[in-house]
Amino acid sequence: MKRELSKGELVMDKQTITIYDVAREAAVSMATVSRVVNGNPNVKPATRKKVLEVIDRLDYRPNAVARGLASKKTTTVGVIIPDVSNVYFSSLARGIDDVATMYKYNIILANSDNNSQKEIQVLNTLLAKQVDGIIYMGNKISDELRTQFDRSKTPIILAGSVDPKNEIGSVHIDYVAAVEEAVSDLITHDNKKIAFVSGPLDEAINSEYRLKGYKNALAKHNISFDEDLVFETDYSYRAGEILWPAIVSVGATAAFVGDDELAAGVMNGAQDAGANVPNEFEVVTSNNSKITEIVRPKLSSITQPLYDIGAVSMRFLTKLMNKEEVTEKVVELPYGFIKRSSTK
Amino acid sequence: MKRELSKGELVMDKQTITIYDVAREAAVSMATVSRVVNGNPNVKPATRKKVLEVIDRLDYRPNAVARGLASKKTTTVGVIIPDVSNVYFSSLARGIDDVATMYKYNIILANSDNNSQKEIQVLNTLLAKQVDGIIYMGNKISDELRTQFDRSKTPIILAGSVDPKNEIGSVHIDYVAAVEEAVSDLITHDNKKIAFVSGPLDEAINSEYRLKGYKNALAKHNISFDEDLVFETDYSYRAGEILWPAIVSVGATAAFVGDDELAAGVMNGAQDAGANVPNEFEVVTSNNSKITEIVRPKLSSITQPLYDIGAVSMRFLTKLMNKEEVTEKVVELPYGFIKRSSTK
DNA sequence: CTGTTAGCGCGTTCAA
DNA sequence: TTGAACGCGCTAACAG
Repeated sequence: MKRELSKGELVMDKQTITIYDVAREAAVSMATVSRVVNGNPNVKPATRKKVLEVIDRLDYRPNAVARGLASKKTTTVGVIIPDVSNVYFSSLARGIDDVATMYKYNIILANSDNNSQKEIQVLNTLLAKQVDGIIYMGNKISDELRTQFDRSKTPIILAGSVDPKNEIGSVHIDYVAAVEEAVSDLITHDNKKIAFVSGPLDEAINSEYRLKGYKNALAKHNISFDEDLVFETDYSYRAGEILWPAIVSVGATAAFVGDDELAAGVMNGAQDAGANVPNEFEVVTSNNSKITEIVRPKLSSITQPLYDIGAVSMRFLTKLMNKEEVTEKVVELPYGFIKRSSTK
Repeated sequence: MKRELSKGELVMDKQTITIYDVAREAAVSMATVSRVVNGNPNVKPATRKKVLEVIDRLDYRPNAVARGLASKKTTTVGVIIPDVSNVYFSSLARGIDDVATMYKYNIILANSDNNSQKEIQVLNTLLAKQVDGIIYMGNKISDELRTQFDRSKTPIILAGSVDPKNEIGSVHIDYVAAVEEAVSDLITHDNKKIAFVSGPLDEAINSEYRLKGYKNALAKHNISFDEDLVFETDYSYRAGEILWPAIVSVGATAAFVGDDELAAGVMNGAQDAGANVPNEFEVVTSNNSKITEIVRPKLSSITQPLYDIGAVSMRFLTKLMNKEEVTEKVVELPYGFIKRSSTK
């Protein structure tokens, strides 16, 4: 019962078993093979069994590329991420991949460094690869990127990121309310001067959401906003570590920080300079990532379901790809606040 | 100068500009368009210019799927990773992606949870998608996985992982020597009982490499190996945190730990129980990830170029995919040791 | 229930 | 330097 060689094998390329080989060997047409492979019910059990047997024997594996070309579906989604090695984003990515797997999708992961040039670059190669959908993580959607998004018919959703213009579907928490709550807590502890430490203010999430929550809290407690208490820096541990002198100079007795590593830096910087946390200086952070529990004292933090944000984003995307109706364009997941030892 | 609609547009699908549209509009054959797209020099400058102009005007973007089918190259590589949200692996992944991008490849990222069933599952879908190569990260290569690897003609290399059988190409540091050095340092500080804390011992990297380095160090200093000082656990912070009582009970005065989060847990567990680090208890860890500098005291650690390991792996893979000759099957990158405050 | 026949969009000989 | 024609492996009507 020897089978003939397919042309691919003659040239000794990647020895490749095609649907034809299976069809011939099972003495049916390739259409039938295709049917059993795709679980089409219109196949007599007997022939299905026969085909499956051959598939198994020949170790046939459908070529997803050919399938993609013919069906116009690749079952892969593109994921644009600022930096995988950042826990915040990688946590989202994990949620995305798990749900993707659940729905038989794969993800193409592409780092953008939050750089709009790279983002556009990446978006284009993703579209060229015919991904069925895209998940974007990033903090500032440049006009050009937005234009590309619009022009593309490929479904896109934002994970853990906001679109201030509210045009693109997204999944995240209510940043304004969360920050307001965290800062209010600080105010309750009798802090009058609370530093607002965040990443770049040209990112909507900082300038339009977190800062707003901060101001809301102040307003609610009749504290006037002081520009000098706003510290714009970047998201690194080091950036926080060296911030202490500046914080001291404006007399802040507490800080709300928009990123965990940054917060760890701020706190360690304070402590290394002899300040007692939380007695002399309180710190509250935003993402409740692992390091909040690793540092001493442990950091009080806004909590948000990172993994879930990723997971829900992907689930959302499957609906779009499936052309299902979606009621809401933006999904807000619940946030929380956990008090640890960096606050009174 | 209006152009006709391609069939795709008639059905109002993803409006898709094909190479034919460009050819017609530029009044050349598709072969020519293909040539200019692929940088084939055999095209008269004038026609090249004309074609490029049309490509730009029509915003033509080559369909990578069709290209993949025709050329049998997808310019994407599969990356099997235990867990992206783990900094160790995500750092490798970052290096991989950067080099991949550099060489015009994209990566399909798939989490395996170090679960051999998932690994095989994932490997198969990766191969089905016709990836040009695969980078595998993981600590135990099951026999079945190894069989699949062998059977596949697709190049594979291990990043930051070892193949005790030395059959598969890999990139990593000299774990044995690195651990030996770290443990020797501990011995120099007059520690007689040094705990060896690691992840699962059914992972070759722990049982055959790190443990060997540990034993080497002991032997070199005439200290006999004591089974009771070996602590097998999992890679979490929590696992380390609760280990202290057990460590105390065997009288260890120092510990070598195979993972940073685990080490942070061990150290914090000790301190929370009142032990002074490093005076009463020293800790040394293995990966020099960010948290080694965030905890207090900062953790002394073996250093290894995580990003580079990923980067070099990908570079290595490009050579294999390119069928270039490679001299060495295993690439050992330099490791180091950085003394911080968790050791004397 | 099954087979035939077209493409999917592009790379690639082979002639011209 | 260019074009015609075939094929990559598979899905999707359309017949039967």
